[in-house]
Amino acid sequence: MQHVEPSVEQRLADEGVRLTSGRRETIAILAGMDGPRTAAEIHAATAHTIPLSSLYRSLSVLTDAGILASHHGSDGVIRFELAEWFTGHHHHLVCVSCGAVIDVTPTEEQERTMTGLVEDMAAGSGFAVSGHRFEIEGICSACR
Amino acid sequence: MQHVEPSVEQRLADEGVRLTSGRRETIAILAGMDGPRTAAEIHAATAHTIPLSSLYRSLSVLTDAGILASHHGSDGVIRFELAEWFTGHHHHLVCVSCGAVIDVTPTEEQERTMTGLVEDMAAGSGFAVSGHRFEIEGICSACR
DNA sequence: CACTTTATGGGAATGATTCCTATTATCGAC
DNA sequence: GTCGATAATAGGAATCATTCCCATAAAGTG
Repeated sequence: MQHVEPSVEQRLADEGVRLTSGRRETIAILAGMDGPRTAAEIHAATAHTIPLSSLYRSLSVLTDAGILASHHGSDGVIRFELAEWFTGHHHHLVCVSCGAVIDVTPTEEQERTMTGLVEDMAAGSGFAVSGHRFEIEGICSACR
Repeated sequence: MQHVEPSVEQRLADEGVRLTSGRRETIAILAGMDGPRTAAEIHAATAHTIPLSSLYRSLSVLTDAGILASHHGSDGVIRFELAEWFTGHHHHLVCVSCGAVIDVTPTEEQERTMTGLVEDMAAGSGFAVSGHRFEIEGICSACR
């Protein structure tokens, strides 16, 4: 059976979510990736041992439990990765050609700058700001 | 028949795209909005006079022609708005509760700061950067 | 006005995601 | 370790936004 960090086990237990073998495997696969992956990609990485319906449900549960984070890509497909408390805060480089996504971690100063921008720009909008999403678009080396 | 800017007519003519009454109406509706709208919302705004299949096709053609810009929301639905050469460069405030989106225009200085961040963060990634997307997430006044 | 090309309508097809239900696995208590 | 209550799985059906198809209609050209 796959190994997962004790902190993940702890968090799942706190949320009353069971850690089944399929979920272990899903988490382990995402832990080995350098960016978000679609349900279909995860499904392929398991050699199709987990049915898509179960996989989607697990991804949803794990996201609700705060273990995973989900992102809607410009190709309309949802991608999942480990949550930021696990991977560290980061943003994404998105390939506008194939939809692939890789993580980019900002320096502290870059992040401070960005947070400042968020507050400036949302001032007076009536929104209660809860976060920000910053994506850099381009063409990845594989598509060039 | 609806009025559209001569610059739009010109651009469509240059692209060899016909400006039909349905397209005029679609553009006029989006011109009256303060942020991107879904196909279903546009459809409703026309009192369902344009069939969804035609509307989707027009939205696609107008986006390819550079008249509109499309965005995939966190609810998995595509929203359209007038392109930036028409509305000016801007970013989005997104309601994480209902998915609504409104435009926010950065000051020149804010935009300069952001462009600098993009270049710093993408350096050494192998990506050919073509743009950026910055979304501020929060809860809109209607959902609070 | 006749012609060529592009757009429309509307219904069927697609594909990611969600839902449903009987069966099975997990976890805590004994 | 075993038992039982509860949550999870499998997998097939259902959903829903979006796309495709093609016969008909409208637009622009001369």
